[in-house]
Amino acid sequence: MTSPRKAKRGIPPKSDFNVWYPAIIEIADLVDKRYPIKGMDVWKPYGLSTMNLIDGLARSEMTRTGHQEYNFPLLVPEDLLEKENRLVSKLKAAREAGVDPSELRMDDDNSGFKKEVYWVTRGGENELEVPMFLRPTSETPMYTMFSLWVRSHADLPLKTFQIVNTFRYETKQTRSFIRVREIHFFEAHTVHADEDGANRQIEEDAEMVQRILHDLCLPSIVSKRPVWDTFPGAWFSKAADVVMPNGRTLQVATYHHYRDQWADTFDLSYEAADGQTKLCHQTTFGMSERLLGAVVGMHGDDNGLILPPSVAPFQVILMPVAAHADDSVIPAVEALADELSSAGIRVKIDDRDVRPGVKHYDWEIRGAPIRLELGPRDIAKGKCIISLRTGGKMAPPIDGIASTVSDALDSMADELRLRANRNFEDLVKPLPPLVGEEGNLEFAEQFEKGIVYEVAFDGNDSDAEVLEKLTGMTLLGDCDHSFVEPHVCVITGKSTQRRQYIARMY
RNA sequence: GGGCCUGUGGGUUAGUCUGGUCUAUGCUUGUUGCUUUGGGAGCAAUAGACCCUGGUUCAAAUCCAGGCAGGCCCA
Repeated sequence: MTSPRKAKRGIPPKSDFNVWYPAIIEIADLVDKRYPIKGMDVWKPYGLSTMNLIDGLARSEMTRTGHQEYNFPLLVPEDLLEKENRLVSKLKAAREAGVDPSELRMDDDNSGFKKEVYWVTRGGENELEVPMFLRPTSETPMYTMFSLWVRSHADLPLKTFQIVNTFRYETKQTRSFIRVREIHFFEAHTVHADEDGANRQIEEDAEMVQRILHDLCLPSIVSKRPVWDTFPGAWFSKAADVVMPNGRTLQVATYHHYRDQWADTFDLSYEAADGQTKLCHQTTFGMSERLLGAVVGMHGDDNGLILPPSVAPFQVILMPVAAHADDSVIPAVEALADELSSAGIRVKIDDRDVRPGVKHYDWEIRGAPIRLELGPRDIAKGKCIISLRTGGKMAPPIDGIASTVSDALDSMADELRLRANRNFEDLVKPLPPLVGEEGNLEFAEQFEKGIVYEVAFDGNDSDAEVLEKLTGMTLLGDCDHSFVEPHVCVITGKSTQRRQYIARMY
């Protein structure tokens, strides 16, 4: 009975996730993908409002932790990139020379970002003497300025962030919110007097990520990326990955500890209290519209989106019923809207002249957490009808509606967390043990596609390569929560508490 | 990185193989009017398309090449 209705809006079943995801973001009016450049979608008001609310979560974390918002230019002159590339090459060479070579995996060449950026080579009719590129991230422009701003230990720590668009010339397949060419990017950059200060920043970043993901009702895996997967400019990188319903992981946040490697290149030093000149230590913390991609992918269902109350543009949709027949309905709905708004709840009155069913379906598709109906019969009884997007209807009294609604929003967020955790548990399993000789290893049990595997792993780079080849998946790195009891490493057989996950990553 | 497939009104689709009957089909959506209105209303009228560039040909939605865009598979 339900299929003809769905067919009307053409929502594919969510079990077919790879079809459902691209369809739902357009049907729910988040973006229009028809703009004729690959990987560049038009943000529509509903999608943009949602993204702005997500940014709001990041901003309030930034404010809470004493970061200040900046806005750096979009264009970067080529010579600064060369500075960065030299740094990256130098670090890479050092790493190759200094570190145990078995922990390294070589890349063919190392031209840094050069290939992945958009270039601006002309101004009007003229060729530019120094070509410029669109920022793929903002280390280069920011650190150039930081070195002018930071002079004394009193200037530290410098905690900055910006929310801007960045550009990457993706040649692979793009996917809205997940892999795009114009990225809606959040980046925090900090400068500290010493390594310890940067360490504390990394801990603060970790906490902020968890608070934001809690608001978005998203469980995650936090791992320290393997050495061979770490951006060469970083001393180490940590990332939070969300397990999407198709079993792929989506990296939604990263934070890097740079130590003083960049400071050296960008001449970022300060005069300490004792008069000595010292190099700064730096960190970065990045997130993007992938957070929205994760929210859409994780919470939505066959009927459309489900937005967590924290980021739903409208938490309550008020639907006047039979207003054409009774003049008291509209004023009563407006009074309700005022009451809810003044309690800090985001509301919208849907007074379109369409049948009520249309309104219900529209807001169901767009994932509004609560729909509230009010008609003459309800007014007479002093009640209203509220329908929750996660399921269920109630008929609470109009009296005290603000607290009823805000309780309902809270319990809906809990329900979403519960569902997301269930998804996580369904899709994350221990890797079956390996049997056979080296070079001819096999899984003892059936190996499933679309599953993230938990694995005890204590091998080096080439062991990792064996494991990745065998599974066709990628190691996320050392998980923040190691095993309590020692486990046997799948490849080396050594006893270890190192817990890792191996997954197909987006 | 390698391979395969696709592109027709806002959406979806017929037609493409085998060039002419295409002045391009159906559904849906949009617009207008009337009747409706407590979970996707009905009737009537109306609007709207062959991805781009070039080639082959008397003739191209149809064949060829390139571009752009999208989808799928493998490393």
